[in-house]
This record gives sequence, C-alpha cells and structure tokens, in this order.
Amino acid sequence: MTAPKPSLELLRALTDENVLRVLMAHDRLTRAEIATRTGISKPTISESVQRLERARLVVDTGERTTGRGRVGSYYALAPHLGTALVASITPQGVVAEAVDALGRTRGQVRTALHADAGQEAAAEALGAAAARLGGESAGPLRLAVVSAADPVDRATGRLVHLPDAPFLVGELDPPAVLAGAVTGPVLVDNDVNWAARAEYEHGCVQGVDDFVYLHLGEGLGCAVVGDGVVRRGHGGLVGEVAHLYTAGPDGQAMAFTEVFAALDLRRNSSTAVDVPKLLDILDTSDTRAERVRLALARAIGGVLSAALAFADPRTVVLGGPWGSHPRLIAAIEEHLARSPRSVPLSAAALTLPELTGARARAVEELASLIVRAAHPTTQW
Amino acid sequence: MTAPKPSLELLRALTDENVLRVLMAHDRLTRAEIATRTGISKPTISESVQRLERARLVVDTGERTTGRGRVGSYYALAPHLGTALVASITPQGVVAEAVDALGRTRGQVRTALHADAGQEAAAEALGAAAARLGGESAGPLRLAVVSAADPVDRATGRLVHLPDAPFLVGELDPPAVLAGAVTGPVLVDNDVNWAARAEYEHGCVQGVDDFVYLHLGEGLGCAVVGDGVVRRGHGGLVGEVAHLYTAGPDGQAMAFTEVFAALDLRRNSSTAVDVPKLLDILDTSDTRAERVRLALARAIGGVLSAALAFADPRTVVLGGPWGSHPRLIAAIEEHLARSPRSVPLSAAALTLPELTGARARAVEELASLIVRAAHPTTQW
DNA sequence: CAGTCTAGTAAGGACTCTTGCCTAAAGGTG
DNA sequence: CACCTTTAGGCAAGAGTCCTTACTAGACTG
Repeated sequence: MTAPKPSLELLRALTDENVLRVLMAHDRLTRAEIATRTGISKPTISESVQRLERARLVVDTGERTTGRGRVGSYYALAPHLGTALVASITPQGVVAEAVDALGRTRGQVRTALHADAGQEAAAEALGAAAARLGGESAGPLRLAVVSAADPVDRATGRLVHLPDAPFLVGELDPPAVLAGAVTGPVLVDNDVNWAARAEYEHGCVQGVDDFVYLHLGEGLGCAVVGDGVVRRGHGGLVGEVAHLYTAGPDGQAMAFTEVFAALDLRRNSSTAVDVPKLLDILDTSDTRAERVRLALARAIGGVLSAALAFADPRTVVLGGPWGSHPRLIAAIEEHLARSPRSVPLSAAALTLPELTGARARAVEELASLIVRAAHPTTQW
Repeated sequence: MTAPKPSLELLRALTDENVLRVLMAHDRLTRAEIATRTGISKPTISESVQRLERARLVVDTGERTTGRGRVGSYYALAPHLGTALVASITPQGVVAEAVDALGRTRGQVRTALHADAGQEAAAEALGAAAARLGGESAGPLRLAVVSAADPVDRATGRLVHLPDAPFLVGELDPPAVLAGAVTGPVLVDNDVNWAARAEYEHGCVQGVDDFVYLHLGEGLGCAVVGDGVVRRGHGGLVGEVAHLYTAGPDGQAMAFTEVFAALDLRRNSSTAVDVPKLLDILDTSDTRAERVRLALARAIGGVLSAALAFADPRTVVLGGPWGSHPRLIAAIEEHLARSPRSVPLSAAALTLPELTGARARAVEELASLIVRAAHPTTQW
C-alpha cells in the first residue's frame, strides 16, 4: 500500500540484507559466492561485506578456499550475534534449546516435572534452562519462543484458564520468567499452533495453505492455518474447541468437552480426557467399544462441521496421543462420508512437533532481528 | 523474507510509485506539492513527473495555481487510465458502478430482476451494465469486482451450489460473462464477505482486526475477518454455516439450516428462510413467538460457539434482513450470558454494504494495477 | 615452468537523490 | 507605480550506489 521512500540508504540496506540472508542460508561463503548467489555484482558485495565486518555482524572465518585459482576468504555471520531460546512446556517437563540464525541447535536442556508439580516448578525449570543456555552460548539470548500446553493470551503471552478446560501447565507468565535471561521479545503460543506450523513446513501438509490441525489428547485443541499463517484471532483463542456445541452420544447438542463426561472418559475429578482408557477402547472390538467409537466420530464430526464452516480447510490433520489412531480416523471418515460436506483427513507425521514449529519461528525472528540491527533507522 | 535486489531501477520505481499514490489521494497537485507530501526532493519529483508524463500515466491538467508566487502547473492521473467495474448481484437485481483510481464513482446502472428470473437474466443484466459503463467511461474497464449472493469458488470465481442451501443467484460465471467487457482480472466473492469489509472500513467495527459478521436473511451466511483481512479458506467457503451442527428447538444436535425447517420458517418447497414470517414472529409477543425466539437464540448461540472456537472474534456483527432485529439480538445476548464464553454483539450499520466493500477492493486493485504498469519488470 | 583458473580490487561510467541557488511570475504594500 | 515578498520550477554541484570491464595476486595443473 504505502511504498517506502526511495533513498540511497535504502539500497545499501537492501544489499546488506541480501548478504546477511544468504549467509544465514549457507554458513560460510566467499565474496564471489555471495555475489553469484545473490545476483549482485562482486564489487558491491565487497563493499557490503566490509560494511558488515566493520559493524561486527560478519567475520572473516580465517578459512581459505582450496582448489584451483586464487585463495578466497570465507566469511560468516559473527558468532556473538546471539541465539534464540526455544522452549516447550508440558505437564511432563520442559524442553529448551538455543538456536542460532542458521537454525543450528546450540544446546538442549530437558527437565522432567512431576505429574502435579505446579507452575512454580515449571517456571523454575524454564528459568534455569534459560540461564544455562544463555551462559553456554557465545552471544546473548536475543529472543525466546515458548510453546505451552495451554491457551495463551495473544496480547500478554500469559497462559489463560478457560472454564471446563484442563489447566495443564497452569498460571505461568513466560515473558516475566524470561525477562532477565532474554534481552529481546518473548513470543508465546500454545503447542497445537506450533505443531500445526511444523506440519505445514516439514510434515504432512506441506504446501497446503489452508488446513485445520485437531489435537486430541488430555486436552482438546485445534489450530487453524489460513493463507499459510497460523491464525490466532483477537485473544489468541482460536482453536479452543472445548465449548463448541456438537452432537453428544444420544444426538443431544452439547459442548465438545461434555461428550467425554457423558462417555465416562474423563480422568478422576478433572476435565482432562482419560487417554489410556480411551486408547484401550479404541483397541477393543466389542459392541460397547464400537458404540463409543461411533459417539466419538459423531462428536468430532460436529467439530469438523464447524471447522468447515469457519475455516474451510483443504485438509484436516489429526494429531495428539489418540487423534492419529487409525481406527478413530476410519470411524470419522465413515461419518463424514454420510455428511453433506466432507474433507480429507490425514494423520500427524512429526514427533515433538511443537518444538519444531517454535524453532522455525525463532530462527525467522532472530534473522529479522539481525537484519534490522544492521540498519536500525531504515524501515520499509 | 526475501529482500528485493537493490538497483537504481528499484529506486526509480519507488519514486514513481510514491508520486502515483499521492496523486491517487489528491486528484491534482503541483510538483512542489507532490514533493512536500511525499518528502522527496523537488528535482527528483520533477524527473519522475516527466517520466510518468512520457509514459502517459500523468498529465498536465492545464490548470494553474493562483495566489502569490510563480504560477504552478497542476498534474493529475491521466483520464484514460480506466476504471474498475463494481457489481452486486442479488435476487432483486444487479447494481453496477464504474470507479476510478481515486475512488470516484463514474456512473451507476441498476437493473431490477424478477423474483424467478434465473441466471440467464442476471448474466445478461451484468453484461449489459458492463458494456454501458465501459462505453461511457474514458478509459477501458481494467478489472471487475463482483459481489454475488451465493458462495463463490475461490479458484475460479464461479458460484457454487452447496447442498441444502438456497441458490439465490444461480449458476453464474462472472469471469466468463465479463471477459469481453473487462480487460483485466475479475474478482468475485460473496456479498457477506464484502459487507464485512465495508463494516471494517466504514461501519461499526472500524479498527477491530478480528471479528465475525453473521448475515441472516433468506440464506445464512457469515464472514470471518482475521488480522484485518477477510478470510476465505481453501475453496472460498469460509462462512458457509448452513451445515454447521448446532442445537435445535428440543436440544437435538442438527444442522443450522434444519433448525428453520423444524421451526416451520422455510419458504415453500425451498431451503430459503421465510423472512417475512420470521420478522412477524420477532415482532409478536405471545408465548409461541417467545418459544421460537428462544430456539433461534439457542441455535445462533451454537453457531457463535463455533465462531468463538475457530475465529476468536473480538466482536460479532449481526446483519441481514432479520439479523439486526433488536429483539433477536437481545435474545442471543441473554443466551450468551449463560454460556461459558461470551462475545459482544453489534448490529450492522451500513446500507448496501456489499457494494461499499467491493468498491474499496476495486479501488485498491486498480491502484496497484496502475502502479505496476509504470514499471512492469520491477518486482518486490 | 608456462598455462589456467579464481578471488578480490581498481577504475570508470551511469544513474539517482539531495542541497542550495537562481529565475520567473504573481500578489501585496506603501 | 515601484518595490518587496512569496512561490513554482529549473539548474548545477556533490555525494553515493551500483554495474561493467579490466586487472592483479596467488595457487593449482600438466
């Protein structure tokens, strides 16, 4: 809409950005290689590299080309540019990594948590992991991307407790916990959204710009990808399907989460789904189990009718501890075949997908942080 | 992500774009005014204006400044740059306009249609309107933006007949109908999506980036705006809520459209809602009418639970012939107050909103067509 | 050891943007 | 009416960026 103001500084910034981006894709390159890869002339690249070296964003690695011809110098991103923290918080524990702008993992810390550890323990584990990774890596932790197994408030990054939804990780404020260890922004989103991003980039829906990812585990979650981007809505609560009205076992309209109460599939004194019991039923072949499967398929079919109405996905991905069970998928497909509108289903393909998705975002964000650092004033 | 390649041509293109954009916002300006408004220096503007004049995109209007100081020449976009066709097709008739890049309406044609005219009549009316507007205006019709009161296939722009949904306008292929009269692209979307855009820009949800617009008329439609953009999904069927499962009059789960059958609110031998009868009931105060209102509120509440789950709107806008009825809104609000999650409601504010929304898009698209015409090869 | 190949540099040209100054023409002022 | 002020537009100079071409330095090849 609004075109940037033309200026020579803009050109310079563009050249530098091209150089930095290509150095993020290939960790070490000579000036000549940068020139051919970017399509910019060698002299211009030389000037840019000099500029970036003076700004300490790029360094001569000391390595030299071997082979025919004159010896070239390899350049790379400066090592002290820092890393991004990637963290996943689940009831099982905290997994944290540091990644650099090239997407290389520089260290990983795993901390197991007790089943009823509470948010203090989670916060402590996250803080400790950040401190350790920050100490280990060459530069500072410049930003953090956090995945949490609960709804996340889009504005503040804090976890939200919705009525009738299990609160797995609990009242946690990742930006506050990480404020000391991380110098820049802290981006928080729930695990299902990150998992959807991972499936989009590396999993079973590559190239599908519009899809819905339904996560079925202890909690019931969903992610909506529209036009290639994870949609979060006003408060970040897109995909919170617990209160969605759907069809219950006897055809009554009821909230999705109530279906599990009606089927006696909840964990004691909790709104969490009893996953072992449910998996057990999915593996059983008697008529009672069959009835439960039908009821589940019908309830999930109702959820999918809502997904079709509000997201119009090309595909629906089913993930989570019991979501990708073949017998469940078969039952849902059968149900959909009798519905007026249908949609292809596929099973989630990745393990630890939320970390993959969060990592991708972290790398992207770190890259743009570095590029903007080269020309703080120029904007477009 | 990928930065454009720096080049002097890019700078030139950027300058020209700045000039063209400012001339689209203010119909006539002197070189000096362009310079101050864009923040670019006078000599640069002079060169750009010369270039654009040679390319016949800009003309000296012949007008001269009056007042103190040297007389300046006013420049403006060339008049033959053409216009965009904006058309709305409803069962009542066709309304078509030509708009230029400054958003000025250059002519309007209204054609009434008989209640059961069929798509041939609609196609003919559309074609005739386009031919007339194309003949009247100075330049060609360079693109068209069409609003139709039916679902639109995102890939082809053709209207789609979904099962159990009324097919108001019918099997129409606007791109084919307009191929002769319009030189460029034909963008088609359904009226509810355009109406949502209009409410976003000029109506009751200005500045609200995430909202849902529920249109309740003969057909049941919905638009989802996420991050400030109307979301269409894979096939363009976002908002087709007819088959969404919700709660029926007796608490049974049923498709939204079936609720109207159950309440005997359909027009004879059709799936269209009987709007006069429904409005009548909304205005009545006996217990039977009250029961119908309750049932409607419950069914719409179910639809809104799906909207909350999949779009997380900040606000829900209710529009259409019976959607903004105060008594209906009150009934829905009462229902929502008892639900675990709620959302503010507001009534649609605009008349003929679909034309307003389509017009905005047409102006935007025409502007970018003109800007790109100035530098066909440069891309960024 | 001459030939070949390649990274990096130097020179020159083309082009764009900016600053500053100048001119022309109109309105206002005494 | 003469003069000053104001404003649009043009011109010149200068700085900066990118590109092409040509060259140099150094290492491998045969």
